[in-house]
Amino acid sequence: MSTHHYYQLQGYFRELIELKTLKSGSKLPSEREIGEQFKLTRVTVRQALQNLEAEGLIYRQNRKGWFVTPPAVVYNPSSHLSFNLYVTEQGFVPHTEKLMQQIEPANAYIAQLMNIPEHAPVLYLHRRRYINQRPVLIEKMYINTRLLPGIEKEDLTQSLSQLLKNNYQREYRDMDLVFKSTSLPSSAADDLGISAGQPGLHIERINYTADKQVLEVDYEFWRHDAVTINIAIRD
Amino acid sequence: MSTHHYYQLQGYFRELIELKTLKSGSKLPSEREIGEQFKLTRVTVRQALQNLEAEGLIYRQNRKGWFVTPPAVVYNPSSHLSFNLYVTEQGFVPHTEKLMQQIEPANAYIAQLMNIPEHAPVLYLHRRRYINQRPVLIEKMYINTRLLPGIEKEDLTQSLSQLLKNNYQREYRDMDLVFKSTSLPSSAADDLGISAGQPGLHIERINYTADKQVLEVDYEFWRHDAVTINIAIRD
DNA sequence: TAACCAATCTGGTCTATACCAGTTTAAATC
DNA sequence: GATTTAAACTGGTATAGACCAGATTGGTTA
Repeated sequence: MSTHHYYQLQGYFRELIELKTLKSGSKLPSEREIGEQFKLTRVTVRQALQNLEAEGLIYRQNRKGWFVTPPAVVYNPSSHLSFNLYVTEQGFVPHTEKLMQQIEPANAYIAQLMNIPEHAPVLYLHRRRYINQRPVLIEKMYINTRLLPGIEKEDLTQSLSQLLKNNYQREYRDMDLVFKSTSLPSSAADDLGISAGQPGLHIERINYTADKQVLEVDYEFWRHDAVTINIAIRD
Repeated sequence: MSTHHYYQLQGYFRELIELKTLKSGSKLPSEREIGEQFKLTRVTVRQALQNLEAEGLIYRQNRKGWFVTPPAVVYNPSSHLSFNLYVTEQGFVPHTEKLMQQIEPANAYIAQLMNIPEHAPVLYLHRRRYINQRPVLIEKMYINTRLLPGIEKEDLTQSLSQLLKNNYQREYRDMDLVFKSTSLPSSAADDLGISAGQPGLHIERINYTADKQVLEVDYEFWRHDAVTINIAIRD
């Protein structure tokens, strides 16, 4: 319990982080250095670090080191604010990168949702989004090109909600959301530079137009420590 | 990557679970047995098991063994269904245990929310909830006794929404929700029989009456593999 | 039959060590 | 000064072994 070595080490770093002796984003000493300082093996040090990672206090970059987790951004789906907007409003710097884009035939699930024939073309978009230089979110989405003709020719690193508003006079309205706390699939983990198996937050979102048509189906994989979900339910 | 021993072992068990050769709730061989069978050390075996745990496929019971995770229950806060109801509807067996109950003075945050003087009495209730015998959820809540006089004398293992409806002609309506994927605090982990540091889902909920008064402030800690959140946003 | 107890089994924690694969750094070279 | 290259450093993976504490089991005793 409280006397275990890894537990004490967790407490040590937790305090340093809470007192801001270790500041947000700063690097921890290497696992070997910590082990030397506390006369512990790397196995024990890593157990403590992994627990702090699960707590969301620190995170790692592959073969670079361990870092203090920056504050999480608050994501409020019902506000209908774009990623860029709510991240900026909370004092962070957003950035979006397009990893892949292609027109592809809709699978059965997507086709049914969008009320289009199976194999009808939809736009697949794969993006990585950053907060303060840190990759926090992988997005894979299917966009209903029937409702948004020519959208594949636009700059798809920008905010989609802006694009919809400006070019198509459409806005996000109703949405269905599914949240699941689980480890990141290896493809998403790779894209985020995380070792596979790290905990993450999976969000599946279906966006509807004002007239109840499916505009977009979105699969998001967040670093678990990067986001807090905030929802108000009003009947 | 894919050639790593732990990774292959994960694949092995993932397949057994998906094919239902290993059935929901059943026990895996002991870490030592697995190690012997695959000529791996316990460290490696444990890494694979811990990854599968993060994935939500298996879970452990302290010093008892590893078990296949049962299907997650879907929790839809906007449906206003009670725990007992939605768990039952999905074919599981719910059970609630009261761990602690006491009248205590409201702290500043609670008092402000409930619009009562600081230190005014509120009912603190601490419960553990089970799905099919498995503890999945720790609830700590503060109940506004001004709106619900005498509630502390009722049977508080039952559904609160039922109690409110039957005895007070009140119903849950609006609510504010905050979700965060993080490791369970040690108190909650102990209550769930989980080793501290395991990932979990933390939900903070504020329940309002129809006339916008705060009925209850609720802190929930879920096993991360036991629940999926489902929300429909309709403006 | 019921209660107890000891052996055994389980995961939990920990030491010591090794090699690998990317990253960073600093020296050597152009 | 800019570029290349090699050494040093980082976390990632893995072996081998040890002891602990709670859970289970089966036999012994009352």
